[in-house]
Amino acid sequence: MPTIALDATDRKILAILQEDGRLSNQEVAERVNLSPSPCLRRIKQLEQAGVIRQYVALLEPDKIGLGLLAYINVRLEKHSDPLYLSGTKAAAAQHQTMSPRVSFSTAVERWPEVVACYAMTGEMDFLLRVHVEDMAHFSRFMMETLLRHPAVLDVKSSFALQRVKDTTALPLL
Amino acid sequence: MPTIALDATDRKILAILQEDGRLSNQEVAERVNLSPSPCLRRIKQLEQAGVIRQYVALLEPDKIGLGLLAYINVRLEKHSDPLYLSGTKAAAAQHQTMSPRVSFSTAVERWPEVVACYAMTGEMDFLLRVHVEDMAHFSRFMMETLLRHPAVLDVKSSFALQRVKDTTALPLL
DNA sequence: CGTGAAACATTAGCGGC
DNA sequence: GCCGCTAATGTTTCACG
Repeated sequence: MPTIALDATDRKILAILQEDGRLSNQEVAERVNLSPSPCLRRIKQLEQAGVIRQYVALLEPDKIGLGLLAYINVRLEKHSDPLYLSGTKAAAAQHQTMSPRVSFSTAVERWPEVVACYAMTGEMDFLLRVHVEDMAHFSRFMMETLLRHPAVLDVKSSFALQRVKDTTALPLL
Repeated sequence: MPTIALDATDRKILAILQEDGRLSNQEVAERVNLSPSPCLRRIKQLEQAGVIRQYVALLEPDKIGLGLLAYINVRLEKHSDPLYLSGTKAAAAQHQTMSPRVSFSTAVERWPEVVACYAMTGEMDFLLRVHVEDMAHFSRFMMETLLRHPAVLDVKSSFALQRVKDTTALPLL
């Protein structure tokens, strides 16, 4: 039962917090025509139910020197050690005490350039989203990090030319 | 000159706010060994410089009924009306008064299922990230929305099987 | 950069619909 | 059940040292 029942007010609250996660509870309460206490109760409940996963500040990549965004399709070896694919961190860590081998998933979590990684249907096994400074940095990431991982069979990269839309706000049904 | 100079304290503040965007200024100040006022001044400056773009609440897709995540590669007609591609909203809106034609970019902004869209290098022109309830919803989105857009030539979809990593936190150089 | 004080916000308990 | 009030506590935000 992962889905949580939301009424119209909950959806309004979520829509507001998806746009501005730092609004005071008072401000939110006003906008949804509620007094502060029931509004806060709802917000806390949404947090505890896991509907609201996290509050974050979003940074502008260009302003901090991350001028290049790449999407990388990765294909792994078909018969690689299962640990490479989805081993638990514990298993991978244990494994790693003997060699620098860590599961692909665990490796991905350690690479800060990789901000997203999904196992996908289709020809490629994984899709990575990677923020780097420039092509030199990308090249280093490829040669010294991604392609060095023993489970990686091959990769296909594309680079973002223009951001048309990029929002963290999910549609509320 | 898009890049902004950051010292070690700024980076520390950004790292903290990327993880918890609702921390009180006092709490942040403590963690970076500063008193509240200079800390707040730094945060305000980072906001005004555009380094911090926005504060948001992140929702858990599964919990609100969005059980399916798709990435769609879109190829547009080579010789479509330039308006389809990257027309300004004004131009597109004007155009639209005469017909339901809007630039692809503008259309994308109006489709709430599409949370990200980048123009890309490579064979496909655009990469879309789309959150939907299930395959039935996805099918409706395809048939009734995306494929109806006159500039769309063809599409290739992949579906997320497993989230390995997905963070909004950018690496701080 | 730090201090202090006024304005503002959060949060728990209680009573009412 | 869910709402709104009140009151104590904590936080933000300035002017100023």
